[in-house]
Amino acid sequence: MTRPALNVSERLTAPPVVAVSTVIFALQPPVGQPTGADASTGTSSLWLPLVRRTREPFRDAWALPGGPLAWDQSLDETARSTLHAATGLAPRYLEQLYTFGGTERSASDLRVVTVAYWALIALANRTPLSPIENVAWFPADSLPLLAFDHADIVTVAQNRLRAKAGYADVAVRFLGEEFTLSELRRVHDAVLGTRSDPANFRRRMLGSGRLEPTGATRREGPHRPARCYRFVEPAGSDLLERPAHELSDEPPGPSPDHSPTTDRKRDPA
Amino acid sequence: MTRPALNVSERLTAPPVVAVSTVIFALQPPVGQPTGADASTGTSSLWLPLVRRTREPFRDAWALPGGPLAWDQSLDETARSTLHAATGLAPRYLEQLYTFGGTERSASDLRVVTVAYWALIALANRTPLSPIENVAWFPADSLPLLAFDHADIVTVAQNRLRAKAGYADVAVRFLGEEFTLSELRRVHDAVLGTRSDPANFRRRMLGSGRLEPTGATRREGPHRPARCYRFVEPAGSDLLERPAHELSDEPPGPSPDHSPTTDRKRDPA
DNA sequence: CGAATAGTGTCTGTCAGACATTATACA
DNA sequence: TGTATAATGTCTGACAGACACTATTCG
Repeated sequence: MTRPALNVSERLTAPPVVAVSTVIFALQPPVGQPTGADASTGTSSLWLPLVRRTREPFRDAWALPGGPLAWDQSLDETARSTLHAATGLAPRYLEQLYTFGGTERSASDLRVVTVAYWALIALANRTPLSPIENVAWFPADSLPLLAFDHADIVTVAQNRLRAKAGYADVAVRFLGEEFTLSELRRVHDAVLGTRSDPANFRRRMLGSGRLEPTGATRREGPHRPARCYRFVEPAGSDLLERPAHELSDEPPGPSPDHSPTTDRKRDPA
Repeated sequence: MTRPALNVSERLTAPPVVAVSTVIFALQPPVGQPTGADASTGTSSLWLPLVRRTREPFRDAWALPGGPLAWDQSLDETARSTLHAATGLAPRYLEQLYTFGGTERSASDLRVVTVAYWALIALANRTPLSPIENVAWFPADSLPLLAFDHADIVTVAQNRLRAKAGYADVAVRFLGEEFTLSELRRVHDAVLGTRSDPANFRRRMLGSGRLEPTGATRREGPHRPARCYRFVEPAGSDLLERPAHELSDEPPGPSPDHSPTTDRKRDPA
């Protein structure tokens, strides 16, 4: 895990260090954060935890949670363990994002290759997160100056999050096992910064075949209670045994102009 | 670039080596390959170059072109230079794919983290590629057994290629600057393994606003000549100055059920 | 002229957004 | 009863696939 001390010219030509950094998204931070954001606009917003650096370079600057790749851990494992160290939580979603390996990345003379991950965590239980040393939560749209090129990494992560929210079940990861369509819609809108029509959102979600009513209902105001749903894998997807990245990372998308096997269905009879 | 020789236990705990491997796709390989695929079905198909290993582990097995990350090269640069070494060509498209860093990846005891790329190259000029030592082209759907986990990497790359072909300008990269709609459609279908309706494909492509007629036409058979087009960035995209991965890697996709700023357009007058 | 592809027009089914309407809870 | 949201239904416009039809070139 340690390597012998090197002088400057040795560091410059030494093999690069591999590190893992993770952009961790959550909706609505735990209570009482010393950040100056709107705490009561009603719409929830994206927040993420940062770690204050205690060493040069960029000492005292904020940085993404992360750390070096240990020789006996996979990249995913490293992301999970550093995530846990920074938040005390396990992610409900974790995906590799991009690997940054430019030669000009670091202010130091030690070459670092950073494998970036992004993660979603649920803050359903309002346990205010055991306050962890040197960790603070910030709204994703007003971050402090970040160390290294971590601001770029956050930008890429936010783009990925928004893109995936459009077609994947990403929004579900912010919620508990059971949720109402309104809750799901609010998450969806918070991530994308939009305001969907409740009726159309309902129709689309139910029509997607990925939601299943649990039978439970939830009362939350002076109005009719809402049915609860859970997320289910669409029928047939269990045939494929997908190891995270093995299958397409991409959406079904605007389907190409063909039926998969045959065109021209009508017989020219 | 070199590191001192280590014994086995030292290798096990040494910092991981960073390597770059690239899946290079082309349509229709150069002439006369000793591979047993259908060479005359009329539909072009995807091929990719592999390199025969000359060292253990996996000596004599086929592997993706690639090599170690040099201390003075970025990941992209390394991908490009190893790609050039294997094909003698420059890619028309190059994108980082995924980083593989499991602890069980290699049969050797030296931990390797591989940053995988995928690339597209055009073989418009039928120059049969200066035959390069230990390099051969294979049809993407009938590859030999590959070293390491390179078969997984190819699978991921093919999924990404197919997914991107659905919405991005990927198909264009296989062609020259100027092309007819039929050529574009054939590429599109070869990548996706489909047969599109020419009329609908034309309408969709022209409607996308990303094609611009060059004025030229091309005669290629006993029929009306075809107009030529070039690919253009859609209007307004030049405002954004996008450095490859900074912006969304994802499709516009099935747009969320909202107009970006306001819902409910009709006035209840 | 016949064959073959380039290119156009049209019909139809699907689906998303807009929005009216009914249902049900609480104060 | 008033209000707020849940849930359903309907209309419309956009768009993709199917496919008939016209245009143009070569042999």
